Amino acid sequence: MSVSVQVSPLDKIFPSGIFPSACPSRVLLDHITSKWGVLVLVSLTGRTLRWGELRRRVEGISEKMLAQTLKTFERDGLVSRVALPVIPPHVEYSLTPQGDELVTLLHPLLGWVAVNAEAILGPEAGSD
Amino acid sequence: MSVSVQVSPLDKIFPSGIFPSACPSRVLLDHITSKWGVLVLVSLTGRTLRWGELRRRVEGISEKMLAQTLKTFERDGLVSRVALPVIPPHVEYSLTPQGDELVTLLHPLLGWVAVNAEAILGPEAGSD
DNA sequence: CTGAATCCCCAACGATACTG
DNA sequence: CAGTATCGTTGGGGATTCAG
Repeated sequence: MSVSVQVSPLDKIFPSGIFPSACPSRVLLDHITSKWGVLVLVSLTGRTLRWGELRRRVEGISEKMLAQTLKTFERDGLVSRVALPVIPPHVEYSLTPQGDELVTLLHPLLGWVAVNAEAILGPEAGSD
Repeated sequence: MSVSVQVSPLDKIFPSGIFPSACPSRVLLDHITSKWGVLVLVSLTGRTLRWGELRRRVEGISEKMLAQTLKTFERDGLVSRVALPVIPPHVEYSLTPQGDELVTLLHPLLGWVAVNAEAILGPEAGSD
């Protein structure tokens, strides 16, 4: 499977060269590239997950960071949260159409990382 | 202009669901999504830059973080460093073929962020 | 000019405990 | 089950200084 993505010429958008500091793009990029951002977003690709499922999938994330990451993405309109008013609570997270667009672009990146990680860092990697 | 990228089905690579913690992929992903990683990589798209130029382009980065980021990418084989033995020193940074592959995947992402940032965070954004 | 080394501090992060 | 609250730690990251 392959997708055709529009490559926006960055120089057209930012003739000055790079994202100026303190512009909305920087903020959004920071959210996405936050420590757990990519992992959380990709985990929601094509499926709806409950809090607990998400926590288990994103191996190593703490409750605090999961809550914080999800809240940020919810504010950004990338993740939608649906709480069913039942006991015990039942909350479902999924991608919004915008979030779905984003993960579509994230996937090739993750795929490349997965393929190249061992070759780059060596089979024995684990440290920084 | 558009490119066709191979979308590796992530589930094929990681049937368990998500990147296991402490695997090479996580490490490499952390490098790329480090605070200044994406910005530095993208700045080097299609061109060779000197230390000072890089510093000016990646608005807001400190010398320490620029050095640290470049060194990490050099070790990862994503950035190549050429020091001309002259006085005053003259050092050039550019992407390796691997780094070039990576930024090719980064570009659509950055483009999307640039386009959607204002819509998502509102024209008045700037805070977290 | 390029960068290494040092100091220092804030906030990001994790662990734990508690609540609706 | 799905969070919030609180606290403690740590290391990421900025400012500054020094060296080649």
